[in-house]
Amino acid sequence: MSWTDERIATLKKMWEGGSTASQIAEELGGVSRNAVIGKAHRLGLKSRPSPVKSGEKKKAAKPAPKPAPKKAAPRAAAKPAKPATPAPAPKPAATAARSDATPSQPLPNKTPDLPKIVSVGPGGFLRQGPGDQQPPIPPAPPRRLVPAKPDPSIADKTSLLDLSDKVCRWPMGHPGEPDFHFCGEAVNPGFPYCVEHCGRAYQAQLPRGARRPPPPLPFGGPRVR
DNA sequence: CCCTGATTCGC
DNA sequence: GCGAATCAGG
Repeated sequence: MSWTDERIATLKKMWEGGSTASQIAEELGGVSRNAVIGKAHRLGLKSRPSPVKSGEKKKAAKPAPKPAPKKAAPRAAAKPAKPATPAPAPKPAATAARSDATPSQPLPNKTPDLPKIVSVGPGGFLRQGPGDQQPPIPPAPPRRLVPAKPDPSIADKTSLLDLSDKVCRWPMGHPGEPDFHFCGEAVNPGFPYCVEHCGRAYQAQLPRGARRPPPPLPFGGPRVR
């Protein structure tokens, strides 16, 4: 499989939408989770809640838990340790002059008073409480003035590129399928979905023991149609 | 164990 | 550029 434009677009959308690499890989098909992650990094999109992000240690040393190479070529030949740690000089001075737009930490908490009522919704996005409607949408919604729908069969559907903060983002079908599109209805104000799909997405969290039906998940969940 | 993303490096 | 292998944290 090759990374076509559409596959990359899907990858981006889902990645930014909070889908896990596994889900993305599953939807794309023909690629592994690692492939998705690798591609995502090569595309420049990285970061996101990653379990592993501790201090700087990465792979300074590879012990010998793998003396028997399964494949012909062993992975790492030898990685010289890098003990040299040039301690950077501390910079307490507040440099107000900043002409560049640093993409890191663009979201200061604007509501320090309210206890955060957030939970993880389908696809992994953060679900907010009704009172807290700060749209966690750092990237500007894609604006495309010139319609460029290659496939007439989805001409009236909401495609991956038609998503905005005004239309329901609930996926219909699966990416890659010819008729894959998004709901596209007007959103329930403050939510990424229309009223109907909010009903699907936002379900009260029942106590641990009393939860049965797996909630419908866009992207990777059981097929909803 | 399962999952996650990050990273490396042979190809 | 790609992705398996590997690492590392939850």
